[in-house]
Amino acid sequence: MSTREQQREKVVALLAEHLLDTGLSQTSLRQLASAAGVSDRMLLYYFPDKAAVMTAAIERVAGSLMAALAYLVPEGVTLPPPALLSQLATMTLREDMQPVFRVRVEIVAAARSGEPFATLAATILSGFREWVAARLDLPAGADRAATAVAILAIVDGLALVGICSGTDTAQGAATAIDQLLQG
Amino acid sequence: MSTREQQREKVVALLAEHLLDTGLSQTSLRQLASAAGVSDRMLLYYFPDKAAVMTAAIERVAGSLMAALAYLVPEGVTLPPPALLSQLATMTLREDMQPVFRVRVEIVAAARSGEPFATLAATILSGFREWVAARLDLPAGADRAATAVAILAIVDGLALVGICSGTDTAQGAATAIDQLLQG
DNA sequence: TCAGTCATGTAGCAATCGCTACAGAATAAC
DNA sequence: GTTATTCTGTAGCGATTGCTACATGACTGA
Repeated sequence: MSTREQQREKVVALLAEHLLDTGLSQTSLRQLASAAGVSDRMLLYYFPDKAAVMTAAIERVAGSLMAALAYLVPEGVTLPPPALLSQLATMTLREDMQPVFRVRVEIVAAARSGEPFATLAATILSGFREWVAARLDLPAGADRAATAVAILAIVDGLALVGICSGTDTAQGAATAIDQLLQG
Repeated sequence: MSTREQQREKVVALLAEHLLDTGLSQTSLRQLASAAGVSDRMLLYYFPDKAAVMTAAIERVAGSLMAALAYLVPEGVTLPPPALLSQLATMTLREDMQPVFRVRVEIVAAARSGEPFATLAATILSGFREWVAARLDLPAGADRAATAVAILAIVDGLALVGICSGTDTAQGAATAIDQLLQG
């Protein structure tokens, strides 16, 4: 593996950490370079332009989300919607996952500003939706895709509330949703 | 009313429209000034700094949200959670309200970058939550605040999904949530 | 009429943005 | 040992950012 490829790998890992720490608020080339321990000049040697840098770093973050999902409910296992939602909500509000969802919300918000965020937002949602759809235990005739998106929306909504009101409040909301679904 | 105050009023109205059109993606002083039909120099004559400009414009947008809510369920009327959520979800996905919620999501995402967005995000959520709490028809002993936040989270989640997947998808999710709550 | 506040345009500052030209160092190829 | 390729630092470009100094017109109260 060439030096260039090794450095790309190292840089992407550091940038993913940086995104989890600071979101999209510190993402000038010079700030990214500093977080990655290289010069801005070198960042643009490893990657063709800033969009490629951001794409690589965000895809790494998205990968950590998918890894957490894989651990949460293994492939092949299915759950009824309220149970799956409950599992996902718990994971979303876990301290180590909160940063991931904060970044996710920021990417969706940034989607309006164009590429690469529009594509990234759609891709992440798409992957997440397929994961949920594959793990839903549904009665015949139910709309699997729509139910999956519904669960996603609730999870994202909890994350969003967590951002501006704190985890405790979001935790209370998650409990309330559980009860609404049971009763 | 002084010229200055008249201009402030006119500028705020135009900027609110601008925000609904373009979100937070076109918000340099010069871009705002252009949208308001004045020079950037004058914007900073009407307002002390950029943060004050943004605050005024965003509060105007938030006002239009509260107005829509007042029309949706008048004061004094209460509904059980699933019914209230259904009403809110329908309103959220209405074509004329979609821009309002897009801006809301962007403000929450921007909260991490500091003021004035952090305060604005918290304030808007707070007003929205109180509105919901006051219109909830709940059994005795239920956690009113938590249930209100839960409904809010679902509404915001639908808006977020609408942003990256389109209104149709979000509409399907809203229907699925209705069914989860009924069945 | 004349001083004084209000209103507005012109011009530009220092900082930061993404990006690049250029040169030199290191390494590999033969 | 020479040549060619890969790597990396310095320096800076033109554009954009939030904001301001300065001057001048417009209106107002005495």
